[in-house]
Amino acid sequence: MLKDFECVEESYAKEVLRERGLRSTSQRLAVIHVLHESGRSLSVGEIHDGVRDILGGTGLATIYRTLETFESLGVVRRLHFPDGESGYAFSRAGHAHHMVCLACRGVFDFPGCPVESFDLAPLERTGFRVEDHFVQFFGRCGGCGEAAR
Amino acid sequence: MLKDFECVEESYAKEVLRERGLRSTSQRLAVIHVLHESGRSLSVGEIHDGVRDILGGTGLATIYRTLETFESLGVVRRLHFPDGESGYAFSRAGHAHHMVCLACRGVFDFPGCPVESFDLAPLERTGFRVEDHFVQFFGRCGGCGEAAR
DNA sequence: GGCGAATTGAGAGATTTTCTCATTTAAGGA
DNA sequence: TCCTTAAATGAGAAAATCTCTCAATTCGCC
Repeated sequence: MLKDFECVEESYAKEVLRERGLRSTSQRLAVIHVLHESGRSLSVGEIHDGVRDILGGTGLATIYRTLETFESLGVVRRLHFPDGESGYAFSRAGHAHHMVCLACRGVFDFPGCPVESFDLAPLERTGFRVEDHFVQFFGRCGGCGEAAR
Repeated sequence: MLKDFECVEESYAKEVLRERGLRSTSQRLAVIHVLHESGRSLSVGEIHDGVRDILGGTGLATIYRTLETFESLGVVRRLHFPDGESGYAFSRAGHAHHMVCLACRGVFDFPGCPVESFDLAPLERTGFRVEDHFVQFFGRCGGCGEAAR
């Protein structure tokens, strides 16, 4: 069983859940634990395996439900890769973008938002009203860049 | 059977295929035709249906293969929606971003790139080397914005 | 500690994607 | 125009992914 407040991310998740009247189950905290500990973008299968390592027999449906819940809360984000794969990553900030390493799938928070300083006026003059945006950077993290040399 | 050069997008696709030594099959052109004609982001199933309307019994595997091919050529782009769905859209420009209407899934080309004017230096100072980025805007197109009133 | 409602587990079921290989077809050369 | 050859397709089986259901469990509150 998972220790309470094993990391600050788990207490953060607990807080967000409580605010919305949702329960802090061991399964939900384990998902956060696995995601944050890895520091990478993980597939549903990887998350499932990680949670099972901690809790034992956890249903796959629970993983899907949990990821959906956390994504709607902004605690977890779904990322998409150029090769068509997708994965989930822990994301503390409400509005945040991410850099993803194509080699190790490491996820790094992104300071600032390129769209903030971008002039949307010409766009909206076409009648389109922008409500949201999705930005993601791909590349090589420090470690993987080194290794490639 | 599809008429040759029924639209400029098809002749563009033919050109790109030829450059890479790939064949211009009726199935491939039909996929472009369906995508461009709709002006929307279409699911694999919708594309399959559209192609079957034109050509008759077309295999689903062909649709998957064709989309993969065109995506690697930059002629078709895969888009992701907040609800987890994804779809494909025709995309002429090599480097282009898109606005997607959340109501009708219409896809509109996006003039300019927010990342171009964004200072990546602070990022790269962390050791991360940015190689690519993905940007997508969500909102309401003119028509759907009107309809909502 | 007990209660009620939210959450989970397990597996069946639905959907989506991939794979295989015999058949068809595009494209270049004679 | 016909031939040749390799690329591409069709069909359906197989694999992978995701969703659903409902009885059993567990959290949060009193």
